[in-house]
Amino acid sequence: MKIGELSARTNVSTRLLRYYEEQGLLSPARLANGYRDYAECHLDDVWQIRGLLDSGLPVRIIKQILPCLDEPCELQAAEVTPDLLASLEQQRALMDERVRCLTESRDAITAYLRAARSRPQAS
Amino acid sequence: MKIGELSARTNVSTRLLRYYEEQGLLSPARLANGYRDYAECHLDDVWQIRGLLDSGLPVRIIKQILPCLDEPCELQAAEVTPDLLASLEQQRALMDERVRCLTESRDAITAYLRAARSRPQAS
DNA sequence: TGGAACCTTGACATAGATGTGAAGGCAAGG
DNA sequence: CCTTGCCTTCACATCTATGTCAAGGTTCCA
Repeated sequence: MKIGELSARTNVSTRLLRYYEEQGLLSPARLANGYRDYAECHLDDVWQIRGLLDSGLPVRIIKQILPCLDEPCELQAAEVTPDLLASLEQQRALMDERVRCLTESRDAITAYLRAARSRPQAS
Repeated sequence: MKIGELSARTNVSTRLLRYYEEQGLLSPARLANGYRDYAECHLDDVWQIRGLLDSGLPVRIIKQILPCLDEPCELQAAEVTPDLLASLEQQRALMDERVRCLTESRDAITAYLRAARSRPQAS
């Protein structure tokens, strides 16, 4: 699919899709005329990228993580270095911490909302 | 406690602590001489702020959320507007989404690490 | 009395990361 | 042809910081 269609289906601007490619997050094939040619799996990639960026992960980390998410894991044993594994381990720990923090805050908001709604507006 | 001590205990620079105050995230009392006077609960506030910022929430949202987290909920019924409740509801939904995305990715990384370690380095 | 270490406000510059706008040109298709 | 979509590229905007300077007040200890 071309960039316009991917943009429409993901609700991510064409500008941003090109930016992600420039950052090394997406690598669509090219048609003979130079147009980007995205595969179906790039839809998931875009969702992942958006989700992780919104969750505070920087591009360079997402670049490391993305390949672990959609490929059969076998495909790239060649590039698995101890450094990469250590980095992934560290990122996983940070993600744990974020999940904890977000979950706590979310639950506190839930409790707050329940309390606020369970009684009529004071004042 | 004064700003230097808070900085030492949270590992957040005094510069940044003043910045957070300027942004409306912290409101320490003042001593007679004008020095900031932080309470113990501000330690938690600083951790929360760091955690939420690192999780991708912008300052203006954290400003809304913080009061829900550490106060007895009773204290501020006066300022509870329908707009605020709606905004909190929306933020909670976004946080849910982030928790979901982070959890999924984290688990995928865990699986990837296990797979990568369970067999000797190919290549 | 005099430093030394801490604090104050204010300002200005800088930086990296993420994202957007707009110009100018090529390609596709009615 | 002419519109629409895609191409590249440069420039700009925003947010979250961080460094640094100025010019000064406060605390405490020697």
